[in-house]
Amino acid sequence: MVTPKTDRYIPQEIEPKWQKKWEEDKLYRSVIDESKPKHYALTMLPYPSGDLHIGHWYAMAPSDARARYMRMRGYNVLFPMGFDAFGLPAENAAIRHGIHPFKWTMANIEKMRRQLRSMGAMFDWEREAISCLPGYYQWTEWFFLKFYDAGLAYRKKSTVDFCPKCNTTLAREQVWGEDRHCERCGTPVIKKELDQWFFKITEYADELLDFSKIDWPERVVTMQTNWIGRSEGAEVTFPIAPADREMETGGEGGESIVVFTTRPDTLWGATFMVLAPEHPLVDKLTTPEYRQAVEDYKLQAARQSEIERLSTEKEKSGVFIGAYAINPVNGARVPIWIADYVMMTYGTGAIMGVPAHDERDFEFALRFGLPIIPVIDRTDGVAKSFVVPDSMRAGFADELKAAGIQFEEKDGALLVTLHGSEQIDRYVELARAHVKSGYWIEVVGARWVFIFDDGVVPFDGIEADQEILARCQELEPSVRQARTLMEMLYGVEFYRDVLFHAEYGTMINSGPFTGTPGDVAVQKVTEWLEEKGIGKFAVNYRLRDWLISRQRYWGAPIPIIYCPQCGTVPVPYEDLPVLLPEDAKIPPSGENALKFHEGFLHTTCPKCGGPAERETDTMDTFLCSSWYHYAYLSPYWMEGETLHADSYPVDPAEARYWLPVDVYTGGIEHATMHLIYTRFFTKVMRDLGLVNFDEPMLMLRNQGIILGEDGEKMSKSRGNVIAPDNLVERYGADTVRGYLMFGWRWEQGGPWDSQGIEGVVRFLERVWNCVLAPGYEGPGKAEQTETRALRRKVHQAIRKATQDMENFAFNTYIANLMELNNAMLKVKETPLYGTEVWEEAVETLLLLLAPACPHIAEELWARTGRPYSIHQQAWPVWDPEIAAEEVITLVVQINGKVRDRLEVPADISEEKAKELALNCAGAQRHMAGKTVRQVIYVPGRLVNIVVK
RNA sequence: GCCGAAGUGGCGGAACAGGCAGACGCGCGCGACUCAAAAUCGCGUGAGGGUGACCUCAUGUGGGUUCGAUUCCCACCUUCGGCACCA
Repeated sequence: MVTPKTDRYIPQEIEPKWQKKWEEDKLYRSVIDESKPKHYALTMLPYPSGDLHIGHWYAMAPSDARARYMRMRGYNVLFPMGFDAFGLPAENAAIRHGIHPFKWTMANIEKMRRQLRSMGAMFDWEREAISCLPGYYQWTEWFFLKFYDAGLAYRKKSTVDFCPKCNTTLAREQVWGEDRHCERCGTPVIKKELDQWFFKITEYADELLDFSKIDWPERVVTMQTNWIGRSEGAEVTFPIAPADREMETGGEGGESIVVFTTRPDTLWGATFMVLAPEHPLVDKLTTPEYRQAVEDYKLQAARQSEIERLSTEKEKSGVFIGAYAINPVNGARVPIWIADYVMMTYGTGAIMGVPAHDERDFEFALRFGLPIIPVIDRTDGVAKSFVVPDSMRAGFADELKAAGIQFEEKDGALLVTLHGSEQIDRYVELARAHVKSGYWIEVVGARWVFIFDDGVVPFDGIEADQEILARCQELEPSVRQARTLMEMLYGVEFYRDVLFHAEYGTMINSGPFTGTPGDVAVQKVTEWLEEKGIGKFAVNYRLRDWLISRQRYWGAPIPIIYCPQCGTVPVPYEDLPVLLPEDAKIPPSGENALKFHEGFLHTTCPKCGGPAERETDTMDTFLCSSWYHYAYLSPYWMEGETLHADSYPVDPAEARYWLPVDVYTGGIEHATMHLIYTRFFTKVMRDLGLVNFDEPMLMLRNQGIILGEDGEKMSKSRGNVIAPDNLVERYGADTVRGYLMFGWRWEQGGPWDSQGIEGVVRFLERVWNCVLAPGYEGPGKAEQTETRALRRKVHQAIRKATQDMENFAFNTYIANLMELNNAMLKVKETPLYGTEVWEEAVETLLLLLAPACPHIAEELWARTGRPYSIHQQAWPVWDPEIAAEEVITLVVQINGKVRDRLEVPADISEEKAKELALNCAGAQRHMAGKTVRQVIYVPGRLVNIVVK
């Protein structure tokens, strides 16, 4: 059986040989086959940077192994590959080397194809799709028009993030980190006000929060959920105070400000309003005497987002605009401010300030002397009182002690902490009885009262705030600079932790709602607001519409024409594609070449035929990748044909058979970008009647990142880059694949270890020798127990390999094969060698190895005279009976500690197991002189004897 | 600050569903082969103690539940990732 040439394992010889043969035989061509279940395995497509990175291998090789496993399991598997070929690096290369982006990109693709082929993956290259080719991007444009027709694409002037280095705007998702830098180049972004195209992804916010139809990692689900950031609350309308309306320049009357709040239960505590500086009402409402200050502040705020974005701890700033609004729940006249802590982009761009129960509002109110009125009771019942020296009549402290009230004494003052309303009541009573004339004492926190010698005054609203403050200031000169009671109280260190809280609790000082418990307060108030027509239930999202305009040449053109007569006119479907001019010159400034290309820019209006200009912005490359898994099914579909609104972007037969994607693999870094966009795209496609499912990818698994040997991220500047080409040259693709699967938890990744790979080198060499080198040749016959033991091992290995493949547990999958091989190497030196069972073991080992290391498996398969190709064989099936252990190790524990181990038949009875355990030496030793309390038996595992 | 994940030998990592902690591999040590080395093969390898059979400790730290906890619960520490004035 063994071929005469038991030569060494030389991957450099066998790998190219098989790759060539597989390709000639179209072994991995995936065609529709209704007789088989389909499996669409997809791995994220690379950007053609010109060099395949070890990270690409780490993502793709295990994914390929899994796709191969599914194929052996009998699925008709599609595992395509392509290139995300638009994007900035091509333009940068054009500037640096004077080479056209198209040429640069295609040359890179050529090189990367070669590199990818060296992996020996089962990519179906006939389905390759490159997003920068007209046959591809005509559909990207077509999708834009469909979105536009559906009202999901719109153009709007807005303040957007702009990367000065890439010279283009970015979507919010593409701005990363605390310093808000460009996701691609790391340069901090700046704000710019521009006319930009957006996709209404927010219309799908709620549906995007539903993950019930997909099996995606919890991590991604959480990140997307947080990114979308749904919050429920109410929109409340605050009318502008009548007295101020006369000052409006427009004079239309009935102006009002709508705010969004998650805490309508705190409405009675709204003592001011804040608008975002860019809020459209600001100009209308600002009174003449405040106009200058407002303008100054707006300017400063606009600049600040550029300059001072790093200072996270900066103090609150803002200015009063001179106007007042009416709090609709209690008629209070509240001042309107503008401040940069309110964002125009969230909610309505306006808030009600509830300083007693919102940390930011508290800080703001304290700084600007705005009243802070508690309207939600504390949930912990804690109140505090600071007793100034000499303010109380003698005996007060003793009375407190007698009443069981805790306090500390400090420099003659009493620091009293009260718990619960009963204690507070008692305290107020005592304080009332002891306070001297000319002094007062207050209780704050779970109760808000000021106790004077002539009575107890509750701090329950804006009027009380000023009245009480006036009295205190009369009595005590040192508090005369305080503008509000809360500011005065804040001066007392001891009080600080009870002055503010943001919890849900019983409503207080809230008119008819006073006493409403915290768990129903929000709902009750919201209902009431709706009844009264003051407000309504509302939902807000953190998610913004997707900014898709890029001021770049190298992207799919936005198919829009601006006509002086007809305005914004979409390019007719029939005129697609809008081709990128090949002769465009990329300006060294990095500006968009399309803006300067006369031939592209000037066109005729499709409506009136008059002269018009094209939109010169191109689309975010995330549009290209939002539908690439559809493109693979029939690349460059209908290229050269006339497209229509009702064209179908994919060969319908292919779409019907393959979609949706069954397993998607790739990095987590796309959690809130590509992976949200592509879900959005699919939902829109569904609503347009293009597909009949809700989610593009049913299962998602993320791999981690391979770091340099120094544990740092690989980078050229650090010099810690591991180049797969070198590894393939040295070890062969199978070893690299095997090591990438074996070395780490796939979803976690970690530092590269150039010594670790030697383990896989040795493993494959041992497999080679195990299969090809001669074994035992002496006399003797295989023992039955040995035969059974080997079969058991083989079937257990099948079981483990299958389970691990299902679970993407590639490291243990390889470990399991190593174990099988180790066991076989021992058997090889016995008469069992060469028997039928031995052959079963060899065959199984190769079949199980085939997905991970396709070349060596094919070579050994062929060398042992088995029919081509191993990759068309069925995945082996384990027999549970053969895999079952005959003998188990029964662990004997005394009080949970292992004291002995017994080899017993697997089907031992409970009685027998307990009997053996109780009588074994290890147990006896530790039971001496003690009584057995309990004996616990876990079948097939252990006996635990509890003694005392 | 908020949300999420993870902490196991010198290292990467195993451990079904609460039941033998450390599979598999790297590294290291000893041995075989060799004139020698490499490669290969064999044995050993969590820490401490004992001549030994054995004993004690050990899965970030401290508690808890349990006959029994790497696994479940609570608190804390550390690391990584995401978000960050989101009303």
